[in-house]
Amino acid sequence: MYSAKEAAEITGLSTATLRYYEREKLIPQITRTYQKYRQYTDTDIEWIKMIQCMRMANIPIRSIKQYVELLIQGGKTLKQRYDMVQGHIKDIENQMTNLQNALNLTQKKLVFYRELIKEPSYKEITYMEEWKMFKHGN
Amino acid sequence: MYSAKEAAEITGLSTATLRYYEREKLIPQITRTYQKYRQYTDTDIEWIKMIQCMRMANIPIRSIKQYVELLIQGGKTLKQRYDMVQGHIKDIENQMTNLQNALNLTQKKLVFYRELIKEPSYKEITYMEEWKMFKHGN
DNA sequence: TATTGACATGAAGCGCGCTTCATAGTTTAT
DNA sequence: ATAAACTATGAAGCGCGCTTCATGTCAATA
Repeated sequence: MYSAKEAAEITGLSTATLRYYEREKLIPQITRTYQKYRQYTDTDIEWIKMIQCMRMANIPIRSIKQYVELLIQGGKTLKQRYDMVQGHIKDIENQMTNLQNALNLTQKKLVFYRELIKEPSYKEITYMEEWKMFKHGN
Repeated sequence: MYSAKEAAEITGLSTATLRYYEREKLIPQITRTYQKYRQYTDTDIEWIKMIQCMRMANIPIRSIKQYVELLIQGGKTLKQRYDMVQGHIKDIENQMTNLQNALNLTQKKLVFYRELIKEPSYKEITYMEEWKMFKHGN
């Protein structure tokens, strides 16, 4: 059993965020002490980590909420969850290819700059030419 | 030379976004016709594409702005731009490892669901166990 | 000539994901 | 017993990246 602060420390989220997630029903209702204080169980913590994993993948709160609803409904929603997760994977893959493309271009840029730094003629290049040069391969 | 609408079509951004980028100085001032209409040159379009590449990498507007400032100042800011670009690359790489981690777990989840669908016993599993199971490897 | 449609501008608005605030009750340490 | 630290809540606020709105000018068409 963990206090709000402890749960926050463990997960790396703020207590405010934890409350926010609970309000938004990303997390099941956390049980309370006799006087209203939250008591996070290990299962709660695991649950929160699952949410964090989804947020890492930039899955919007809304979608996580939908998924969690199905999850709580349980067994008969398995196929739907399966489909959702498949969608998430597709989305992550898209994000990754976008990032990969950006990374490739940016690395080219870096190489280009490195060359330029070596050459004392680098002062000649104008900002107009730069992008074209590293984009279309010097 | 392209009209606002054409530039929007080419880049896939809205005219509003193009104006926004111009206001925010991500793009140099676009030249105008005798009566205030924007005329995007090919260079402008390329420039916009560079911005798009940076946005793809989730580089915030602010940072792009900083970079563009240096770019316009030109040659003597080369080292600074080099450093910035290096920072961008690091950032992209971080994003990618995060996504990769999320992807791995999500794929495990998918496999787990697939198994579960095959087994008629899948109705037994509760939402509490699920995450643990696919996370710690059934 | 009247209308449609592209363009311009500044200001306001919006959805997202939190964070902060104001207020108040509880627990712990000194 | 008093102060410091932790907790709770609802509401408001915030930064980001656009988008929409209200208003008006200009251009080409029917």
